[in-house]
Amino acid sequence: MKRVTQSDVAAMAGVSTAVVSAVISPKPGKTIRVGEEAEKRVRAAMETLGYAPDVVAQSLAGGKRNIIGVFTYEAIFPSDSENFFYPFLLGIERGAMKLGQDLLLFTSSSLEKGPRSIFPGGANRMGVADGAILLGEEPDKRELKRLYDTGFPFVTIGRRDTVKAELNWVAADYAAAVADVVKRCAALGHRKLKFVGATKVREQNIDRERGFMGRQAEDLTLSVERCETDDINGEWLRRCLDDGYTVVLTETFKHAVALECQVAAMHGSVPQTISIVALASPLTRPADVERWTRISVPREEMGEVAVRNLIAQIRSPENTPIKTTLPCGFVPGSTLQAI
Amino acid sequence: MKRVTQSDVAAMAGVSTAVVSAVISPKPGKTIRVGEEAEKRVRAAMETLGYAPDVVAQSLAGGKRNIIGVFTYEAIFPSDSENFFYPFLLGIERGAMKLGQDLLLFTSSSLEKGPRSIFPGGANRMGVADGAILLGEEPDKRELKRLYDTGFPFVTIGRRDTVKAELNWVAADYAAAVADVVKRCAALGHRKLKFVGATKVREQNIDRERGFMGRQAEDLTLSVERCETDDINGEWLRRCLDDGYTVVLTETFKHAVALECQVAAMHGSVPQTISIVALASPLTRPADVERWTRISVPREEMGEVAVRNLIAQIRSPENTPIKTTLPCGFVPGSTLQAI
DNA sequence: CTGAAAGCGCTTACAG
DNA sequence: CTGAAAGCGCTTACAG
Repeated sequence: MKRVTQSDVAAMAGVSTAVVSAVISPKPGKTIRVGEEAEKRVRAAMETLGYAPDVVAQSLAGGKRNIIGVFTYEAIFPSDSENFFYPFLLGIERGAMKLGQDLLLFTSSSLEKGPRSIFPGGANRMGVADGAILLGEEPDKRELKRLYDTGFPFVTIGRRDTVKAELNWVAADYAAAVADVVKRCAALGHRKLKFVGATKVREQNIDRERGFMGRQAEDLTLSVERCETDDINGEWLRRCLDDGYTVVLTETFKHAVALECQVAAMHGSVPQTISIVALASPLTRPADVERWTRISVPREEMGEVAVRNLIAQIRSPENTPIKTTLPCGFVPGSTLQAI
Repeated sequence: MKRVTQSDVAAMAGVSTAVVSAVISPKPGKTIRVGEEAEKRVRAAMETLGYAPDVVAQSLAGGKRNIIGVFTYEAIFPSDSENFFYPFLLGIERGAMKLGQDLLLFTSSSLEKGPRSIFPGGANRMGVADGAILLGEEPDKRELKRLYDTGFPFVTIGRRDTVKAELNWVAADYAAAVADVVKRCAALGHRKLKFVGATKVREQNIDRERGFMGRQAEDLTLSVERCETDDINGEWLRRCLDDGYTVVLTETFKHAVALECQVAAMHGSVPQTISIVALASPLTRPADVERWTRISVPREEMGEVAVRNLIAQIRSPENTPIKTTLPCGFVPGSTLQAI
């Protein structure tokens, strides 16, 4: 079972291995060109010999290997919690299929517990891949900078602001999505809208808030508040209603649920007592989420585009970083009413 | 950003690259041994230089690369159907983590539609990995034989009977699980039990049937029938009851549901009219499946063991194939009653 | 248009 | 116990 190599093909076609190499991986600025006749012979030889290039050797020799890495800071396939990564993975797989790439999941670089780290060891392992897609929240953003400094191509899922490093990323357009929600609320007659968000402020939270405050207008009163879900108690709701807010935009589902609980506790109901719009997309789709008026995040598409952008960066490293924002959707539910 | 290589380390430690190689990958029957002093110097040099071996080069040179491939005939992350592979993947990831392996998903070898094939091209791509885990039903079993002939180590999830090839596999012990179900039914007073299975008979179906018929005894009447779910109609049920069967063991949930439908159609109910036990495990766990008396399949564990066995085969290729069966569980529901 | 040669970073007999 | 050398299968300047 000896492997058929390039030199076998070259011998059969009566050319040198360099010619075979040129045939199997045609490059624009190639220093070597092949005649039609020679190419025909090479292809015929490849056919009869059943030759296929050895990716490992191609890789070592500096060629492309058609493998893209997928790195996550937590387990990719969690059992206990919702599978946050699944929809992204789905899109990534589709993108990889379309572009003829294999996917390398970096599972080795993780301790059994605790967050993974790209370094040390990880970065070296990544070297097998042509580039990588980074998923999930990084516990330490300096790692991104450090990876960036190595020159290894990668794209993050989710916008990333980094000092002294222009990163490739694919993100959902939360700003536009939230602005759209505000517009819809206004069209339904709402004049006082409250935004309740998480206390942990990352890029996507900033984007949502920006989209919200960007709709500031004469006839609208917008206020932003960030708090834990525990802080949304009876008093909080009382104050909210007394202040005249008719709709609350919550950054997470947890906030939305906490709020609805309080409404129920005071024998009110949503959206009669107050309207609620969730500025997030749930991971699973149990029956209960359908009723919520909310935005949808194009997770699968983000994964697919991430692959596409990554390949583009690998092929043309001189490119400026690619930053893609994808539009979110508005999902009408029954928690927002006109007033 | 030049990569730190083995020779950098060797130079700093004042030894040859062979010694460094011996230090980073100690092998039992190594032709080269390293002195304590030298090893210490090498480790120190590796430390200060931040050296980590290049897996690609290791691979080309014939060393191990700590990458295991995962091949599926269909998309690994399906969007439309239930994710059949997820629980296995979860176990595989856990196993890979524990054993310091990365996971390479072969997504490139698939056309956009139609089943994937290991050949051609695929086998070459697999070469990057040390071995592979094969998931899902193969449309053409000859491919397994062919892959086996290449000498590439792999293990399948699910038992595989192949002519002239002893394969490594990890399977659920359906035979024992079904035998156990029969025993439980008998203990509850059932004397006439019917087994209804899928018409497509693969290894796991054979195992179930074997487990069933293996409990044949004087005081038990056991009968096996294979049919489409459509064939389970009113007449079928009538006959079943007339014949005196008091419990039906169904190979799939679909069969179980079809049967229950017919029971309902004749204004009966399960388990009053007849008991049902599903000899399968659902992929998702919606509220509705909980009530079924059924067996559970240790999918995660199967994935984890598959990794472990694969690594064992990679390390000792002279081993005989490893065939592991893992016990299933019995999940009491409310569709089986004593009579 | 094509060949001979070096080199990618490792591992592994083969000599000392 | 350790070094020099060949080789894994490719790609890529460098010469023709």
